[in-house]
This record gives sequence, C-alpha cells and structure tokens, in this order.
Amino acid sequence: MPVQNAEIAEMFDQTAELLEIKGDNPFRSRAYRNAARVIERLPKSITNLLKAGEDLSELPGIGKDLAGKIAGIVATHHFDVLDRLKRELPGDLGEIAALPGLGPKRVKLLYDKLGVRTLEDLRRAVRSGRLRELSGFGEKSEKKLAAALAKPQAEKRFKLSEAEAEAEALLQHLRPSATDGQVVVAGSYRRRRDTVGDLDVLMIAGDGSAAGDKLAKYDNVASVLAHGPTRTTVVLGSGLQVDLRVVPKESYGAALMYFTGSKAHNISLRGLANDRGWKLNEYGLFAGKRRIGGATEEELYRKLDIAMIPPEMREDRGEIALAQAGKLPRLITLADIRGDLHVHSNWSDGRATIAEMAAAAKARGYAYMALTDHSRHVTIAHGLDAGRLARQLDEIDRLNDKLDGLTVLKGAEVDILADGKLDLPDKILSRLDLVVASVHYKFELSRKAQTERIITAMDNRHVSIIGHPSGRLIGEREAYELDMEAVIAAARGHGCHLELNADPDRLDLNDINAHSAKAAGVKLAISTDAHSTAGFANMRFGIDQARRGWLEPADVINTLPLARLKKLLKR
DNA sequence: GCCGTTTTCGGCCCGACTGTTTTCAGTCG
Repeated sequence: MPVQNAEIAEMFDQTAELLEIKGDNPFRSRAYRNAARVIERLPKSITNLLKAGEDLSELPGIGKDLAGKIAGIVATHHFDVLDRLKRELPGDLGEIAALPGLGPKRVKLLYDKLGVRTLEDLRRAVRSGRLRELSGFGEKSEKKLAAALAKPQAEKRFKLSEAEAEAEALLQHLRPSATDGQVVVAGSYRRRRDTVGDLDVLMIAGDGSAAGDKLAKYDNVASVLAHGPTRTTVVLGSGLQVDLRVVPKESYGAALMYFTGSKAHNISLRGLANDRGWKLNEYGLFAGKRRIGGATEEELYRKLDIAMIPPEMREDRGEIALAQAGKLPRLITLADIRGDLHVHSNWSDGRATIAEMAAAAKARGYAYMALTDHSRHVTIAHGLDAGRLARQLDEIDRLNDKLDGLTVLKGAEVDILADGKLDLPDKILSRLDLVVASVHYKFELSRKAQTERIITAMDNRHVSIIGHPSGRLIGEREAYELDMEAVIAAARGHGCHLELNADPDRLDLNDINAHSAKAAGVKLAISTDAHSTAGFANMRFGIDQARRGWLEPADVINTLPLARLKKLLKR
C-alpha cells in the first residue's frame, strides 16, 4: 500500500505538535505545519510524484531537508524524527493539547510537574485538585478542563447549507445594531468552503460592547465564551460557534479581508505589505503610524499592486502570484449556467413530474434540462429498465413538442455495476442524448478495483458524464478509495466529462479535484441532481465550489448553448 | 525548517481575550 499524502501530512502535524510541546524553535514546527498543509492539498500523490522523478523541494514550503524526509517516509512508512519525539514525549499529548485552553506550554507544564501523559492522567489530576498547584492554573481552568474532559471532543464542521440557514437568521437579528446595516459573515463561509467550522461575523458599529450584548441575547445562544469591547464569542444551540467582531468604518475593508482569510492567504498578503515597509492588520494598512488604506478590500489589494482576489480563491494556492501577473481567471457565476444535466422525476425517486421539472427549469431561465432517472439496479429508487426508459423517451418527445424555449434532453443516471459494466443495454443507451454513469453500491472495493471500475464504465462510448465521482456524503460517508488522478486522466483520454454535483450534501467533485480536472483539460458538468423542483436552487452551491476550483465558464459544459453542448456529448 | 533584487544569515503575521497575575503569558484565530 503506497503512502498517502494525508498520512505524511498527519506525521508532519504530529511532529509539529510535539516540537511545540518540547519547546523547540517555533519556526521549525511552523515549517512542519506549513509542509503538512501543502502536502494535504496537493492534487497529486507524493508517491507518484517521486516515481516520476519530480523534485519535491520545488513545492512551496518544502526544502531540501523535508524533501529528503518525505522520500524516507515513502520508502519506509516511518518518520524517524516523529518516532524519536514520541519516545521522548510518550502518551497522547496531541489529544491533550487539542483541549480548549490547553496549548503546548501548559501541556509541557502538566507533563513535567504532574506527569500527565494521557487524557486519563489529566482526568485524575483534575479530580485530585492537583491541577491548581500549578502556576497559571486556577479554579476556572480546572472547571473548564473538567467540562471538556467530560464530553467527547469530535470537532464538528457544518455543511455550508446548514451554516447558511443559521447565518441568515443571525444576521437578521444583528442587523439593527449595525451602522448602516453593515454586518456580514466572513471566514470560510464567505470563501464558500464546503464545510464551515464557525461563523466569523463582522459588523460596523459605534459601540462594540452593546453589539456583543445583542449577540449574547440571541435566542439561539447556548453559551457565551468571551465578551470584550470588540469581540464576542458564543456557541449556538446547534453547536455552531459564532465570533462577532466589531470594527470602525474606516477599518471595514481591512477587517473584512482579515476575517475572510484564509489565514495562509493573509500571511502572504502581510508579506507583500512587509516587502514595502508597511504593516497590514485588521485595522488597515500602515506606513509607520500613518494609515494608508483600510476602508475597502479593493483599495487594499490595489495598494499591494494586485487585483482584488475573489474570496473563493483566497487559499494561498497560488492566487497571489496569479494576481500579481494580472492573470486572475474570470470565475464562473450562476448567470453563466444554461441548463441542468442531472435531474430526476417521479418516474424514479423524484417527487415531481417531468413536466413540472421542465417548467421549473424554464422558470430559472434555462435553455435545457437533461432528465436522468435512475436505472434498474437502484431498485429502492424505482430505477427504470429498458422498457420503461423507452416509454419515458416517448413522453419526453411529446413534452418537447409542447414546450417552448426549453428542451428536455433524454438521459439516464445509469448505475456502474461492480465490474464497470453499465446497468442498461447499449441499445437503449444509444437512443439517449447523454448518459450520467454513477456508482451507488459496492463502495468498499479496493482503490485499484474501484478505479478500474469507473474507467471501464468510461470505456463505454455512450457515457458522457461520471456522476458524483468520489461518492462522498459530507459528514456522513467518506469518499470511496479512488485514484482520482487516474480517473481524470482517463476522462481526458476518453473525451468524457466529470460531474460537480451541486447537492450541498455531496459537492462532488470537491474544489481541489475540480481544479485538477480543469488543469488536466477535462471539462465538468455542474449539476444539481434535483429530486424536486426546489432542488434546482442548489446550483449555486455547485457554482461556489467551481469558483473555489478556479473554474471559468469555458471549463463547464452546461454553460454552452444547446447545439454546441449536443456535439460535445457525442463521442 | 524555509526562504531570498534587504540572498546564504536572520528573519519568519499580528492582535484580542482570558485567567492569573499584579504586569503578563498563554491561547486562539
């Protein structure tokens, strides 16, 4: 089993953690963390890069030393530096440091003075009251830790759609307290990440403390974690944490930039400011004590000699270099979409009739909609066999005769069987305008078998699009084991397309894989997989992720007019 | 440990809040 990027990243994170606890050079541990992030989001597998003879020290944040260490990990499945650190500092110090209020310094103190090596050791120390003997620990620390130890930790992230519902209600509550109604959610929410850990709310207001009171009094608040003159932190009933920051008007742009992040993007921007002898923080851009910018984001980016970077791109994945070169992409928007290529009706597990779905598509201004009901294998969804599908095609013909301004394309979401064969015979597939081929069972196949399965499906020339290629359900089911690089390469070779499923529970391909597909020259279909007329509205979540993957209209097939789309679908 | 028209050494983002302290270290984002 080749070493996965995630494993290397995890080893580096653990190394960084232990180095911090040990009190080593903090910049050394930061280097390990930076490298972990770079490796984690790398679209290609490190093992493959090494096989291809690539020089890993070309990667940002990875120098000669780490490149050598990575090669060692790939060869041995072990990281000697980490192994040594673990021998030196045995126990679950990483888990202990993850507890709220505990960082490397205090973990070291607990380790040295009380011999705390495991969570159980810590529990005993808290119970015995010995914790308070330590300088820096008091009654409150003890209570907080006791509470944290009592409940399981699992850090929860919320789906973007869930966070959106919370955010909209919260903004409505806060808006009356804001100057000119200026209150927004920044952070990963504004960057439109597929999941959100907390809501970073930014508000312009004269009295920050009063604004904080307003938040603390929100019906949905379960507990108040902090409440100061400019920052208030609460946890909502759902467990979603909300950080409210109140800033003056002249700092709004700087604060918006700062709290939108990402952290890595901000650090790079600050580097640009430092290069010019300036300082950038959440209050503005400063030359010495003099403020030279801060009211708007546009102004700040301009002062740093780059174009405004869309929030979805602010991940420090090379967007700053692109902006410096004046080569930022014109990201796709909802308005570019001309149709939906994955839609269900009540012929299978959808709730609306074909005519109702078509009317909803037309109401959105679409020129086309592909009806893609399930094939027979998905019995639970009343999947269609060849006979029923043939009858459905006749109904679509009759409907198209009546429709004006919208064309219903004949399609199917055909199951990819375990061996890569399709769930409907070629004879009926050949009568369709497009075939979405998807995996709906046997998720547990080996990486090799699953990859071959999907590539075999693409060998069938009727297959136009691979539906929800990774199979993940956010927060519920991990993606199945798959060599996505190989799938993308095969898609390019076959002239096949990959789906970016816009269902907020799926968002599949994700942003990184969508970017890899674009880079490889594979065009995507952004489709909702709508099972009701309301489902069409999910398109915007797909657009969000497409933008995070730097996709432009030309990278997406359902931005094309119908005639050109049809040509592309036949291969 | 990385990085470089301030380049092979000496920097490395920066501020708010808490708890414990009596002027600040540690944590957090």
